[in-house]
Amino acid sequence: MVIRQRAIHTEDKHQRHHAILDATERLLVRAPVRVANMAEVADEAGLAKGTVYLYFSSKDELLLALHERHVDDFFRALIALLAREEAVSIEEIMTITRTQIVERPTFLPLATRCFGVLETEVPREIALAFKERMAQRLQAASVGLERHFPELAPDGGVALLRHSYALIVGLWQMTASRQDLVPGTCHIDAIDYPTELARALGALWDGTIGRRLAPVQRTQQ
Amino acid sequence: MVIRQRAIHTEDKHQRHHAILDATERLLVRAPVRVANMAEVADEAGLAKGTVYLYFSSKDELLLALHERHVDDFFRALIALLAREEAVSIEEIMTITRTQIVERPTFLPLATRCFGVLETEVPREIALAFKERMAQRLQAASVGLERHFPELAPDGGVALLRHSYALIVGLWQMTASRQDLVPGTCHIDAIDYPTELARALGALWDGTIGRRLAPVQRTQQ
Amino acid sequence: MVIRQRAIHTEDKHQRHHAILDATERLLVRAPVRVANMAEVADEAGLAKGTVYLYFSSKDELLLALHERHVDDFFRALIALLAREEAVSIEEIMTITRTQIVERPTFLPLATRCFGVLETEVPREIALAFKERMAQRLQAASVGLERHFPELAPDGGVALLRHSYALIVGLWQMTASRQDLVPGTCHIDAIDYPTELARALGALWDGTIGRRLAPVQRTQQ
Amino acid sequence: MVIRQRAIHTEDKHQRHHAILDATERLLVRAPVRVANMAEVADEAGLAKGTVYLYFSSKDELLLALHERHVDDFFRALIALLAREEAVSIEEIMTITRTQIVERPTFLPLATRCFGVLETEVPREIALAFKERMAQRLQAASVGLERHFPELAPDGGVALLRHSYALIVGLWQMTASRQDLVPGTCHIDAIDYPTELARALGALWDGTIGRRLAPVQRTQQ
DNA sequence: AATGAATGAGGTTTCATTCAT
DNA sequence: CATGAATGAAACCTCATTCAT
Repeated sequence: MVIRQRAIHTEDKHQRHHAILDATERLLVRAPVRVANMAEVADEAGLAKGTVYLYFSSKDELLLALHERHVDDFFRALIALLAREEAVSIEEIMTITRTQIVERPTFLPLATRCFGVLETEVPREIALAFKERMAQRLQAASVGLERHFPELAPDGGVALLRHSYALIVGLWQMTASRQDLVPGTCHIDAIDYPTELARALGALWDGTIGRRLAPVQRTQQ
Repeated sequence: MVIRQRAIHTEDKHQRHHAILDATERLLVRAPVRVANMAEVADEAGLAKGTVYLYFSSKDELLLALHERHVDDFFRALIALLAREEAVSIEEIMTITRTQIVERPTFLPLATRCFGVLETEVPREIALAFKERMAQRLQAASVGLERHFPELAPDGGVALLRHSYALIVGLWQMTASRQDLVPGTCHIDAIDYPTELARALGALWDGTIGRRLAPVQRTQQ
Repeated sequence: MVIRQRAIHTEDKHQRHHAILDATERLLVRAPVRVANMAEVADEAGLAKGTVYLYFSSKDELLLALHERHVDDFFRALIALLAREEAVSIEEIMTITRTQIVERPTFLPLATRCFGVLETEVPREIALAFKERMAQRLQAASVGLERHFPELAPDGGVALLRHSYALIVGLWQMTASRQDLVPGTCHIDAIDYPTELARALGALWDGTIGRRLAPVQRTQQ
Repeated sequence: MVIRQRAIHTEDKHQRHHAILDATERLLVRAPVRVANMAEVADEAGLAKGTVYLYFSSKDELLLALHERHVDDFFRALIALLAREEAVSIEEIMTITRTQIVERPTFLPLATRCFGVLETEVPREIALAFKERMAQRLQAASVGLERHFPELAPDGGVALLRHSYALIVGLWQMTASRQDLVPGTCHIDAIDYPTELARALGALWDGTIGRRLAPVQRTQQ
């Protein structure tokens, strides 16, 4: 369709790999609920359908790769922060969480979709390799975390990160599209996701390492 | 006589309603990952496909109704417990959680599926009505919770329940099919779901109300 | 697309089954070389694509069913002939062959296509069941054949039928579209299929049971 | 020097032509049922896909060329045998048939595939040229055949060869994968291909030239 | 009310071939 | 000559839903 340079060298290929992920991301931003089909992805990337299959062997693997890129961005930032010599505050960690996960409109919808896919649609070894890489990232972050928060029990860093991530995802799923509450109904859960997440993570970390977070202020989105 | 017949008739309808949900549940127990199609549901219920549509106007509403039945069972038990005069321990609440949610093989897979559906596929008013009923249940349980745990901030009961539920769902999604870890790889997350959930909820409640749970013992399943 | 009566009773279903086969046959007559796709078949039958799949679980099974109908027509005629009390001549058998196989424009192209399909694309049990039915037909015809031609060795009937069928198919494949020979080239094989088949079968039967066929006359098609 | 280089070059071209055919043959030996795709062919030949197209203008022409090489091997051997001064027995011809056709695992699968292709996919002039060369080979073999078997009618050699070939191909198609007969079903056709072919060809030749073959012995493969 | 036959939109994937490099 | 990235037509099949009976 659109004629582009051919990706001949390895580096070009990586670029194209990422270009396809970028296209998928753009589509996801435009409509986070609906997952695009491969024709749309190809079109958005300015490529033919077949070309997408040169880079990702199935739709599910494409989505998983995009999800992994999200995750990787988060862990990269977190690990970099924790590698710092000076003390790291819980608030700084929360900020990364907000920036990389909460405020990226595609992270959580895609994460939710990938849970199901991983267990059923993706070939076993692909799924295992993905999980293995996730475990290694967790481990790496955990090392830094335990250095900055010695109150943590041995292996407590991994557990805390896992629990936090679970809370992030689970709460998002419950809170998604708060905006559509009708007036006159029970507003008990009419709290926006970032605010409630901050409270919940605060409690979790507090209960795990005992250092109090600053009191929550309602975030404005 | 005619009236009695009609009464029976209405009752029959309710019975059939439940019979369809039962059939769906049985199919889900048999294969929790894969969501059955309507032909299978009808077949399992001993009905024709069209008949199912007399009772549920779409597949998504059927699944949502089943999910709500799960949720209702849980809240009924929880609210009953909290209605008790004598003190209620955190452990008792955890037991209900385990019985009604963790150990029911279909609760969490279906919950996961329903999150996505609720926002996109189900008619807005159905979704809102569902959420409204959820909010009322939460509110009802919260009243009891706050009575037994006066340490809770105002409205803290609802928040704690929400956070707990988020943790339950999020952690389950992360931990699903732990069993397929390959030997020789990083076993960092090779912890079973009930055990890890107990730790995570322990920390969350601890951080929220400050009463320590008994130390976690690895649950045997 | 086209609204038709619903096939509610078993008999109606059989009719529809045959109607789909008829549609496929018509398409095949129109273009014996190219095998239609399922959309065309459905269209020709005045049905929706999905409806065709209610009656045949895959394209290959549809084609195989049509082929089997061809085969069945042939064997039915042959077995009926051989069931006759009075003597049956070789010429009568040849006539049935010509009528049911050679002069039906779709028999042999479809037969050729089915050979490949049977071994690779069709589920094993379907393929075996088909072969089993073929074997039974062969056996039934063989009984009659051996009664009329006592010169045949024991089990010679089955063998002769198999060899004849092989010759029919093999020769057709070699001779297909004789018409396109260019002038000026070697015309050595410019003989039409029916004539050459008659010669070949004559020699085969002659060598097997020793009764001479009447000398071949060039058939006009 | 330049000339020599070019000569080598031309020779190289022929070598590459054959190398591609060799690669295709190897793939076919490995999986006779499934026809390889061009990527595999190129890969097996150690070339790029585009390079294969420098030597064969389409996949079908590649397959046809390989088939013609098979056919050529057979005819070369047959014509050499028939060129002998001393008497040639039917058994000797059968031996060549067995060696060149029956026992080469790729001859018949490829022949079957090529029949269909020839009439539809390959450009008319390519198909005609192929047929013309076939006719010439037949003619050449026929001359020798008629010298050794004067009982043959004029032009009977060509016809006999054609009929034999038809029988070989047709019977192979019917007999392919006999091995998968299920126990307990009708075993009427549970005869191996070489044995049955020997019987059938025996009868055909017997009926054509009247000289009996030695009685068939079950061949061991 | 119950049935289940019919619908048809919707999405994934393959692979022969081309052509820019 | 050689490459192999890119193409995009083609075809299959599923299944939630409708509606004639």
